Amino acid sequence: MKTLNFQEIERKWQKYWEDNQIYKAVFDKTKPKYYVLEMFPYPSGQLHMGHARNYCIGDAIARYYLLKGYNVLHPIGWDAFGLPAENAAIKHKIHPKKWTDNNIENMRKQLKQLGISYDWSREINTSLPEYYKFTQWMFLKLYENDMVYRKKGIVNWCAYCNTVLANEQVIDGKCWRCHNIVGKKELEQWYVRITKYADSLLSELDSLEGWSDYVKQMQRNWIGKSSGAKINFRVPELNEFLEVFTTRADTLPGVTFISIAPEHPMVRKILEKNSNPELDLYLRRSMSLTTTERTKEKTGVFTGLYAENPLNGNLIPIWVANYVLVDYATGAVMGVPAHDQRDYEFAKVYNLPIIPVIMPEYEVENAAYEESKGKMFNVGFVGGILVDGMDCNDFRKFVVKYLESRGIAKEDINYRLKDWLISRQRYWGAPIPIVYCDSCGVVPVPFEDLPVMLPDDIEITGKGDSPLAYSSEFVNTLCPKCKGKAKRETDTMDTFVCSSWYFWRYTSPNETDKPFDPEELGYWMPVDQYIGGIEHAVMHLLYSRFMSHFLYDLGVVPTKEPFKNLLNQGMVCKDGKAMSKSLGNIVSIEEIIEKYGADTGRVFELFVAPPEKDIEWSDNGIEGVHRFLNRYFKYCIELINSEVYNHDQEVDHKRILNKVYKSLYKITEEFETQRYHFNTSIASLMEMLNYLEDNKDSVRRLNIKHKEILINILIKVLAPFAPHIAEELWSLWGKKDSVFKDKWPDINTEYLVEEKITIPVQINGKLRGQIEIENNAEIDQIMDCIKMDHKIYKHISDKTIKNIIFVKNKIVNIIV
RNA sequence: GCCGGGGUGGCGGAAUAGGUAGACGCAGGGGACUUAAAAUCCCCCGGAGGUCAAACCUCCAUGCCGGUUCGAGUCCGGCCCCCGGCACCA
Repeated sequence: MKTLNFQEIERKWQKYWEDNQIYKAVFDKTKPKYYVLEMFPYPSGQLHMGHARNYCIGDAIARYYLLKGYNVLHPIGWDAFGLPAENAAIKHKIHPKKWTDNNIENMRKQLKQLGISYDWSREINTSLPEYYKFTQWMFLKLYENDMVYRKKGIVNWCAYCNTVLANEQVIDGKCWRCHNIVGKKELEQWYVRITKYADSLLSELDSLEGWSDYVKQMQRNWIGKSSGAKINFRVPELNEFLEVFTTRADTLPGVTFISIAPEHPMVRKILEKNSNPELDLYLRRSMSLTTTERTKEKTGVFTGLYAENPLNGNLIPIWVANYVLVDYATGAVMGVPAHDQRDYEFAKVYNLPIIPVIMPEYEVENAAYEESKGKMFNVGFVGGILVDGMDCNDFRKFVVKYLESRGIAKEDINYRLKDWLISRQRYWGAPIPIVYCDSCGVVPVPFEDLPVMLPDDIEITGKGDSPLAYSSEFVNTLCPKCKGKAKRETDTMDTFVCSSWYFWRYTSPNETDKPFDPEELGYWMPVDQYIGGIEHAVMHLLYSRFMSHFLYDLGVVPTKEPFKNLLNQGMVCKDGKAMSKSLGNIVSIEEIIEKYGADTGRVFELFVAPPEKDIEWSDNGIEGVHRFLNRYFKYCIELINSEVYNHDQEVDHKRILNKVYKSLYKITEEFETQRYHFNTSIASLMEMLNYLEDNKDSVRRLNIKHKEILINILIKVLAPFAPHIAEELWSLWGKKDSVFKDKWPDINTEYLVEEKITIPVQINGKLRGQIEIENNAEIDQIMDCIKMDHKIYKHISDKTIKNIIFVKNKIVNIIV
């Protein structure tokens, strides 16, 4: 038996696919479309088998839809701007562009070696002016609609990356990219008003049926909507109001103090009015601490001022407290120690009174009763109405209305989500198309002047301010409005801006005067299946959804939600950890291709577990898959070359075709239900092959028609997973065109029905045996068989049958 | 603490309109072929017990304890543990 040369076969078909442009997606309204997209990679240098999983999953789906006759759009590109290119520039004295382009070249070659079905004519690269011109276009659209603004404030600062970070990009206090602790800095920066779309982003999650609850929940958490009311407390000494936000207005009668954040503007006014060394010291101390240090335990200091409870005019002390966040809601909270655990802890530290106003429904000891359940007490009359005995939920509504009528409260909603900080003090990114003019102020660069080109001759030092600021040629420009002297913005955009719209660009990547062609966009969108890692559950997926909602409202894009179905694949681990270059536990693509071929590597990654689970790389496992593919190939060759017998010699062809059609059914279903558990699909291929090999004689005697059905299915069902082998078999079978130009086999339901089936027989719910009987047999017939079956019958022979439960073709349960 | 997902052989994992638990693969054991090895092929493989042995038979097994049901990995109630998200968000 000649051994298979996977590498040779793979090279041959990869060349064929490229020469014949098999995967080119051509806009054609008469055909149904299917858009499969894998999150595009950052060109870090090398792909390994950990990265490959994403592409293998997407490729199986793309190839299935090709075979189903869809017009498939399966593109790839490069998220090419970003920090590592600059770090490489500093370390190796190589220009970021050069470094990036080299990496892309290498990774492109690797993807081609894997044989992924990309339409390479649509390849994009976010670092090319042809692309970032439209990233700037996006910025201008936002600007035009007052969705982007400049603000001075405290920002997340990564000292290692020398740049600011958006909130989403700080994970557990660490930088999402370099994992170093993130600090604070006060800077004037550009923000996108994503919070304006908080409600839209939240409510549309419900429409995303093709997303996992898991990711949707993460987005809900991140947006963090909370409904309540703003309430004004008068501060007589300052003769002004202090506004607090609360979700529990019903606890207002129980307020015993007010806490404000150290950065709250009122603190400065208090200090201006009276000197307060204690307060001064406290402020200085909290400012010098990091967020984590600051929030270890509750501390605070009395300001010396009082506020009036709007319900009863009682004077309550105003404290500055470390547990109040300045950047959430009003930066001030009403302290209700009886019904809020945090306030309770604070009150305990400083001996503040605790006044319960809701009767707890169970015993509470050394803690606040936080439930929104129970009757009010201890309150008396509010607005002429007796509150005591009222349900706290009713009182909450009542009290807000009552205060609202007096103009001191208002229903309000707050979000955890913050505006998206998009300026970056880095070189390798899309320049922000803004000009500062002494006479006109902030002026956007006109659309027709795009792109604002990133200059090539920049020295990258990694010193911490924008490298572009050092290029006088870049900085000094003329004001688009008055033509006077002006300076350019020198920050570049967060790379998440580049990736928040790339999926639209693929639909018409060569447009030069607009980001995309509306016709093509209308045809291809939305992305039918998006595939990527869970790490982007909030960052990339939230930003992209935002851009989509925004542009949908402008009528620029055809769907509100860009990604109809989302699959988050798990990580590929080795030695228990995610494969990564820095950990030195990678399995390279080249190594796998050289040893086993791409098809083996691909099938292994699909077979070992369902796509959403993490998998552990296994050398033994891949050997097993390699053995299987070899057997499959050899079996098919033998079958193709086998002599065809006279049809009247055919025996039990139904049994053979039943097995094969069952496999086809199983595999088809896995795609159609979008479950994509390809591990079971491949298991059913293995089962089918085992069965065919065990029944060689029956297969040998198939007539020509049945043999052709068999070969056709064998090749097609393999094709989405091992495309090179499938192509080779197809051509060895004498077919001229690519197998992917052919059709996925129809399921012949006639063969799905088995003639004889095995029915389990239980006595009192315990399995006592099986009987083989024809399909759809009735209970009488089955009972006759049971009586002849000694093993089963002995359990009932000396007993009386009380009941028989019979589910046709499923089970018999005899109760004695 | 709140929210989401999950606990099945030595391992990865199958099986959900409740119906033969452990498909398929890996590892392991035995055998065939071979001078030998590799490759390939065949057989066994959850646990305990019965029989000299085998065929076979019995009992126990899907995190734990209950419940519903003729029948529960699957449904319900209560616990334990693991993974992930949010977390002094008022």
